[in-house]
Amino acid sequence: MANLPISQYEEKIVETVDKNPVVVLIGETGSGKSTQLSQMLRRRGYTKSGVIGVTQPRRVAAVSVARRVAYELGVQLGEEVGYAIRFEDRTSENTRIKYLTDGVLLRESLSNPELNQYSVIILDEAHERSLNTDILLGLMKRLIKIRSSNLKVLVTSATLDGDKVSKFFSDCPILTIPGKLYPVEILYSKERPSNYVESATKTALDIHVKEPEGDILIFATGQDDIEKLVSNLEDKVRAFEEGSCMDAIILPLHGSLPPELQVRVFSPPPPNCRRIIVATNIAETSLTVDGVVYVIDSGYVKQRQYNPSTGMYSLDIVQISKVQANQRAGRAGRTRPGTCYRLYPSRVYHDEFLDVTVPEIQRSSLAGSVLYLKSLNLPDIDILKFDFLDPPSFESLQDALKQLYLIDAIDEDGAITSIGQKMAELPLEPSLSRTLMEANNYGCISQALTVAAMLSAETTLLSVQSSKTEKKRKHNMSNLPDGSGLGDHIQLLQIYECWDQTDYDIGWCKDNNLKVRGMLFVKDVRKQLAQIMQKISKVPLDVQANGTVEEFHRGYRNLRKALCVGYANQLAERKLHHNGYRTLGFKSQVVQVHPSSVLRQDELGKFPDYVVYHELIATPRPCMRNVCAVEMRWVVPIINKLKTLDVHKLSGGIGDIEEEPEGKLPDLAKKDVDIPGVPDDRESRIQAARERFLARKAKK
DNA sequence: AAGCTCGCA
Repeated sequence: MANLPISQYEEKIVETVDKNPVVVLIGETGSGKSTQLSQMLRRRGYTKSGVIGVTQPRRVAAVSVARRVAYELGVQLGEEVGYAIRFEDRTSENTRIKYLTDGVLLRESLSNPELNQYSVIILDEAHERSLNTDILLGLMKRLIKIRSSNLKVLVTSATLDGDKVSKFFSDCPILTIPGKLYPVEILYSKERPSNYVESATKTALDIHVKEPEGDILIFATGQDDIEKLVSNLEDKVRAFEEGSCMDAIILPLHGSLPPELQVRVFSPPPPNCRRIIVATNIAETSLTVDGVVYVIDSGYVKQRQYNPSTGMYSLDIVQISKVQANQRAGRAGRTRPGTCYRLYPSRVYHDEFLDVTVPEIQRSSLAGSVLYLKSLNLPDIDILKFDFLDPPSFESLQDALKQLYLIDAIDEDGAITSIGQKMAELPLEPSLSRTLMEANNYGCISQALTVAAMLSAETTLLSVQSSKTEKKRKHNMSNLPDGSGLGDHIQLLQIYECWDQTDYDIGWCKDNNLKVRGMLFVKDVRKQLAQIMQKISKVPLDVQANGTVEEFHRGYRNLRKALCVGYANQLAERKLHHNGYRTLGFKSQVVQVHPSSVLRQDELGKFPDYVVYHELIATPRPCMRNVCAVEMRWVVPIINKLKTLDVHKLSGGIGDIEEEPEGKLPDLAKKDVDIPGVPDDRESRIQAARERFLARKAKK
């Protein structure tokens, strides 16, 4: 403890905190800030007037740091020192130092916007700039004005970001605490390689043959590249002559790797053997691999971005920021002096790399965040003028308002509705919380809870297969239900119901190629959502997950109807003569049903006229992922609402500038409905549907 | 016929 670099700064730190409402702390890796700041402020007496809250961007970090601090103070975890993460609150009335994820702190401020129990709030790792951290930064700026007499805020950040954060908080003081890293020599390539996988392979082999012992860590962009690198390296290493150099083991490391394979990187190598770890950015912050002396940095990362005008997500390979590059390099200096091989010239680093990573708030759909801020009902805060460290684009905020309006969370003037107020209580995307509210009226709340919970974990449900093994797809997975042809939401519901009937048997998950952890997570989420819904509705709800054959025969109509209301902004209409769809809520685009979907075509090979989708993804051919068949009569009110949409009014007339000649949302929404020269076949479709209905009735 | 960087309530 005493040998941590931060210890000798204690006097300086507590004095600065005493005198200033906000302090920015630049704490380099290994400075001990996460464990020591809270203890210093406790010694200074800050726990007498309240709790010291320390946020972490990750759950594991919150738990492990809390455990460490409890140990250092010699107290039992959950007593004076505790933590709170989703599904797990290990705090008590005696808790004075509380580690929590930033998401949990946001939830707390929903019920207590002034966060009165806290005397100090430390936003740790703020330089990672998660969506939640950015919202908290904005809220803190307001809070220190309101609670100027009894709240201290500390923000820890990175070297390149400190000035900006300080400026944001009226030029508050910045303290820099050195870290405990060994020096890392940086080597640049002369040029950017045309193929970084090849170049990384060569560099790694070169190090392996020529350099002294020490593990190598390669930063790649994704699973595919990692698998390529691993197999390249294995081939080459095997080809070396016996005894010509030491042995090497090559380990992949990425998020979709099952945990038991991830932990392999924590066991040390056998003697006279070098480890080569090929990782995504998971090894930048989330996982720390000991023994790394050489880092090979591709300079790239995969980043998810949201386009507010199309409503589409894309996963792009982009250049990393300087902060990321330095973070990667630092991974070579944890045990002894190391070297970082950057597969790009220093000119690229200096001239092309951004200082800091584009914050998530500028890359995401903001519907949830805007609803959250509106639900706080802060009299002095107008969401469009909300003071963000890096404000999102106006377009993105307007998109959020439009989405919220279409699902009745805000009214035409942009004010939050009573439905919206309830929706904000649910830890879900607005479309799903709206679905739950509606399902409550239609008597299908139990099923809607299941769907919402399943979608919350969707990407973590299917077990990963290596690209070499035969790929199993959703629809030919032997025993799993197929959504009765109505789409993926219904399939997710049916899968969970099957599992429920096995009494949550873990073996059943394995047999059906479902990740056990994912399914258990779904069960937890479902339980949490059910509790919140119970609280909101005040009438006893039947939330048992028991599927009925009856529902199956009714075609899950109520549930699909509820989904249609919740996903009003994610609606698509089939093109007249083929199975492509065009989106209705956003700029009209042609999109396909994702090939993995279980949505079924009719006898004529046609998909349903209307579907709602969970997500649009910008692959070479834009796709709707997770679709659900809906009926036209449910769609009509949405289309009517789209016609009345007035984004200018929603945003209180702000930004009402005639700057965009075309592409404004209301016009497009209308255009979607009547495209000049294109016959509107809606009426004929209604007629056809009527006829089909009558024909079926006649048969019976 | 397409693709899963990383996190969080």
